[in-house]
Amino acid sequence: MSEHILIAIAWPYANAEIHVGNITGSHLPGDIVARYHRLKGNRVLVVSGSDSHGTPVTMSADKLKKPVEEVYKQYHATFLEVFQGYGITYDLFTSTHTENHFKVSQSIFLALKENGYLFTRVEPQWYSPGLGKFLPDRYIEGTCYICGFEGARSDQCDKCGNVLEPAKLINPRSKWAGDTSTPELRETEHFYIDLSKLEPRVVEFLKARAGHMRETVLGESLGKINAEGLKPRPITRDLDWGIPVPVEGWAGKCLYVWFEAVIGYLSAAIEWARISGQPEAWKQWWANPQARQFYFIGKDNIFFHTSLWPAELMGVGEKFAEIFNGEQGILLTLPYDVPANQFMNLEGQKISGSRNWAVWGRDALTRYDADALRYYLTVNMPEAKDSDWDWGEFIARNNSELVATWGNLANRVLSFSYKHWEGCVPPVDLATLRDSDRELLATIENGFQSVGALYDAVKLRDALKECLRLATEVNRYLDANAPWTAIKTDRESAARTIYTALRAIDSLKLLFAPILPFSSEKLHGFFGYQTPLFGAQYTEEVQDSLGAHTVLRYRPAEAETGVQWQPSQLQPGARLNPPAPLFKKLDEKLAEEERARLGR
RNA sequence: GGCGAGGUAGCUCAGCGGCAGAGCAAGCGGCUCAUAAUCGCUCGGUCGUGGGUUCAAAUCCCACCCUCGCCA
Repeated sequence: MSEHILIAIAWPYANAEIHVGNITGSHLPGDIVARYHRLKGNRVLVVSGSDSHGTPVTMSADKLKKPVEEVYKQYHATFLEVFQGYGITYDLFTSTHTENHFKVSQSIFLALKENGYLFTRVEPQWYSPGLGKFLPDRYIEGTCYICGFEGARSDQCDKCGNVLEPAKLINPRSKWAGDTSTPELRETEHFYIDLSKLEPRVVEFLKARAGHMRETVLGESLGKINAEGLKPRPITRDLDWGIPVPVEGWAGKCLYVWFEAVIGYLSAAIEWARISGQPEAWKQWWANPQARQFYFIGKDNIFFHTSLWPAELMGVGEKFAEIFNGEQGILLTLPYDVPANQFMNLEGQKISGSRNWAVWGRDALTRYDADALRYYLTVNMPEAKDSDWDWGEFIARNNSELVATWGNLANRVLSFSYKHWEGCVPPVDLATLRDSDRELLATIENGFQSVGALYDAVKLRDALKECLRLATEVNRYLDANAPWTAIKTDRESAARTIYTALRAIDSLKLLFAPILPFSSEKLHGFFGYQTPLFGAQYTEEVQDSLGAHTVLRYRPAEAETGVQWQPSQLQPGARLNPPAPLFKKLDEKLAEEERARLGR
């Protein structure tokens, strides 16, 4: 029975390039789980896109003195390059600035409104006379009227911790680039979503998933709701770049980016279905209670995905589809798991793009292979707590684990077989395999259950460690059977050993494949298979009333329609292709070179 | 400040009531098919600090310190 699996990955703000922290935080784990499920023969849909709205993007554009549209497209293009280079196989990586996303978001808004979950409220907001527009609170700074701290936020002082009344803030200043005017408070009206009405259902939703969600995720959501409750939250802002509020008389106001960006998971699925020529297909992941949805995000985003997004989905009920395309009886599927990661630091310090304290995705690819990077980013993935990218460790682990344990295993056995059996798998009679041969194969083949369960539970570090442990088992088996000695006196014995090891490696290739797709594909080729394990990525231009946008897509391999996640049935005597090392050993001196690039 | 997560071997981390574990690094030995790769053995820890509960605490409770995130 094949399952429907939605892999939803955080939408990066299109105002900076993607660095290794972003990759290990969400894109890579999402891709690994996606590839695992594709190998299992499940129906997988991987979606995300550039968050082209939002204040950070507008701010960058102001700084660069360029139109927002140009800035978001420029970074969007770099994202597509990174994802192709690292093999992050999005079925659709689009953008929030599309006609479709506008329509879906506005439909969600209207559905919540009709269902009675929205209300309006007039409130004072900071306004910049110089810029002629309202500013988000985070761009206002002033002196705390309680403790005198000069870097206080408008609503709270980070020094003394007191909640502040914005009107009393001393000497308010705008942090917006180039704005020297003094901000003032002005009244403005906004829509709020009344989350308190949805709180019982959100709590119930989280409790139902407590068995498989991470502690960090549950603590951050269920724990907080229990302690503080869900409060109403504004969902519109005074902005000129974004999705217009679809209500008469609300010109000049847009949907708040946190409310709108998460809707992308739904709108991207709808866009994917449409441009794939099967416009109803999105419902297999979105109107199907059996579908499992995984959301790959960073810890800063947990609340939005475990509480707000489910609340939006519950709140719209069947009304969304009625408004969106007039369909009745469509209930949207709720998230299954939100395997949020912690953060990755760099050489002991926080990653900071502006200080160039970062390992940039595109740049790293010019010097290292994607699988070497994927290996280190998985073995060091911040699943339970923050982790640290250390260049010395990257090289050490590449050399002593990836190259030595796994790459060398494949190379030593393939080379030995190729050399002694004229480029073929030894032609053994399977009935003559010894107990020790069968035991090894049973150990490795058990990995399809044990490693598979770890991928399914999104315990990717553990999955990789288990793969490596199994590779070590094959190395030990070789050591015990020493085919290089046997070949001189007992060719049949050496043939059985090499056949067994080859077959084990052929299985291991699949166990490693979700994490190391490029080298597994290469190894697959060395074994002489004709059809690839995975499909291909490509880009495409999509036109709509907002203009053109380039999307990244994935064309699955033919083999992905079947179940590839099963033990090797390697044929004795099968023809091999000439083997070559799978990975490169790295010079230890590179660590210093790389460190010298940081912070410049 | 409130809330959440983390603080365990030189490094990276697992364990979360029952004799402190793994990988890497370091030291010793075996092997020579393989990218000087591999296999075995050894060394290595006041489990952040201070109290408490228990026959038994890294694990449960309380307080404190440090790091990170959120403040919806």
